Amino acid sequence: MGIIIRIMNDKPKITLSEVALAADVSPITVSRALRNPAKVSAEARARIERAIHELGYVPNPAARALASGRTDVIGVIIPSVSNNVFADVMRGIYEGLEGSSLGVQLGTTRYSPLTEEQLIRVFLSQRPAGLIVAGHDQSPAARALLGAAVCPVVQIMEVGPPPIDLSVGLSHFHGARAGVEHLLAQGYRAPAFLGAQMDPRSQRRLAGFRDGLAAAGLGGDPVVTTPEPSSVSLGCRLLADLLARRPQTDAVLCNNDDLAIGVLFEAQRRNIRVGPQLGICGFNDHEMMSAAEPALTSVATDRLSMGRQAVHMVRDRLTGAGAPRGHALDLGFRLMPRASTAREG
Amino acid sequence: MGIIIRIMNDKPKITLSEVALAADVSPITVSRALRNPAKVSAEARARIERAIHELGYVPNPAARALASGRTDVIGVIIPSVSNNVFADVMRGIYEGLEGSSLGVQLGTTRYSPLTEEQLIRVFLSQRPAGLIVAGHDQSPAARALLGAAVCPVVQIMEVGPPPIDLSVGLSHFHGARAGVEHLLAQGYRAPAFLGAQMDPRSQRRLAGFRDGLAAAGLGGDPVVTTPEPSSVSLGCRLLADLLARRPQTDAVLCNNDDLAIGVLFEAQRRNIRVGPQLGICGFNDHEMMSAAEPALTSVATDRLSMGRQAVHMVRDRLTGAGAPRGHALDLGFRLMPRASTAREG
DNA sequence: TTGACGAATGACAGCGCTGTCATTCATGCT
DNA sequence: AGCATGAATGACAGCGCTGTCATTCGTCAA
Repeated sequence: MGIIIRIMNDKPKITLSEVALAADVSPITVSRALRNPAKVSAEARARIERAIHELGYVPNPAARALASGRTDVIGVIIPSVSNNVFADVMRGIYEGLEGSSLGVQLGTTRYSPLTEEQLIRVFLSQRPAGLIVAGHDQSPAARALLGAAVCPVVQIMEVGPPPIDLSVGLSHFHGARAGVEHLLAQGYRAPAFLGAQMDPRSQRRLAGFRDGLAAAGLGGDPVVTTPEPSSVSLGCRLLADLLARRPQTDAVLCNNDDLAIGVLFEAQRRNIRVGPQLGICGFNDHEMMSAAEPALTSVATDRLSMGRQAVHMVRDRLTGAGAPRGHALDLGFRLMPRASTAREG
Repeated sequence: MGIIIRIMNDKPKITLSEVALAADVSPITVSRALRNPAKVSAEARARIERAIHELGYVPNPAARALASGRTDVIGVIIPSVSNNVFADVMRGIYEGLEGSSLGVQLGTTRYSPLTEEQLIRVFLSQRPAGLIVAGHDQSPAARALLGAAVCPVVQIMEVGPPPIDLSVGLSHFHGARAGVEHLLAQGYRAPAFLGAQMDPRSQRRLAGFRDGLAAAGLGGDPVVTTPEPSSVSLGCRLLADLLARRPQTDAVLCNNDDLAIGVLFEAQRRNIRVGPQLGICGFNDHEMMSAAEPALTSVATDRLSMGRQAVHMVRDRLTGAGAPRGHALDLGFRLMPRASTAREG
């Protein structure tokens, strides 16, 4: 069996030394031509490039990593891939990678701090080019690990306390507060909050909602949440719950757009006039919000740039020109008022 | 600078030999205990495990890869991460990975066959544990590379010609054909097709639509497509286009659910009664289709299992129990008739 | 002219692990 | 008792590349 495998593996696997031989230089020069072309004379470089092309040489990243003690991989640690928000962020991350030779290694914590800590430990042990982690609620041990990391560490999703190293995100608290303030400004008197998958970001949005209510002197705690993952049909159900419990509700701030769409459908089903009778405000401003009928108000966030910027923070550090430790980029949010929160219409 | 880095890197980086020392065995035995515990006596294994735990040893995958000529990484090659369908598939892939020590390396072709070929070449050169590629329209050179690969290769998304090695997917042609047949069976006389981002799968869905029309003796070519990426708002626009060009249209088969939702909203905006006046059928059956008002008919596909199954095909091969070369798994599809294609309602 | 200097290149060793083959030792059979 | 057998373990070398330091050579100021 060893023999069979050996034979099958015997396709022309070109090594650096073979390229060196063909280009009539030493292996180390080829290595340099690849890593740091400026340190190699133009003639040598030309010969090397030709040899690489002719032989179809592809570098072996494992050997590179072993010899140099570094990898060209950015570790990304998020709670879950089944969350639309993180899907958008991942998209941004992959976009940010374009034009670099970097790769990403993805780990999911499933909302467990212990798993997160283990992932951080494992990722760091592989000396990644950088680490991107979601949120800033890491366990003390995890924070210590990240603080001692020799690579750039970017905390994404939120702005808040000073970052361990770098961060890019937005204030979910203020985003939600802007949403509820908008509802109140539009004249709604009894707004409620609908939330699913109550991760730390959602919790802070809820806090922003409560803060906005309190600031307006409104009492009660008109909140319906569930730990279930968010979905459109869940939005339908949550609205049903809410109206059963608190019929006087005249507006809802949804933890995200999926729920808002669900609320819209459920309202249509019940012949509730969205806008005049029931205000709806989502969160994130997914593309479909503006296409809906009526168009749905939402708090726009830029998940795509979040991912992109995080990667670029790492890339900039790699080229030496990066932002200093402690730099936090606030991407902000933008309230997009639409027909779903217009009381006359 | 070398010194500084050296110092910073000097956190207790435990190697296999140190574990071996602590467990009073040779390094090779530790290696075996990790890779193939059955080959190590229970006592030795216990000591080794304790040492690993106490020292906090984390294996170095680069060294492992270099020494063994294999990696624990599955390469995944898809056209784009910005496509909802692939997002679902990726989710399935990550789910399929759970409980294994496998990782994934993702590459995107941006629908370029040349890029795809290069990616395949680069990925294969790293001796991945397996390769998952989207579709079966690879260039001849790419097919040759895949055919000669020493690792399992899974083509996902579609069933069709015999796979290079393994495949899991469904027939987009027949799925779309089932959709149009349903529309015709419901009594719609002038169905049209709306498509965006016309990748090979979309093309085959369109072919299925045309085939279904032809089989019913219906002529014309009521098709509106665009190469733009799909979105809800695009669905709105495409319906507007379609109605302008072909006012007699009484039903639409949408290339995917986003478009169908857009069509629904646009119809609502124009006070067209969805179902009686205009039938709508989507593709994929995203969760929101059943929550919509009216609920939307769709051709259900299981993107999640597709990803999961693909990974498991690789994993099974790794344990020796895998399906033989040529095995193709047809996940099928399921028409989900709902209110949006009920002519009386 | 001479020495100093920097650019270009090379020799060497080793990163941490595993494949291969060799060795040891207890077991069961004739 | 003697031998083959297989389980458990170990020695050795090397995977492909890069960090470090050394060497060569041409250039320029004194």
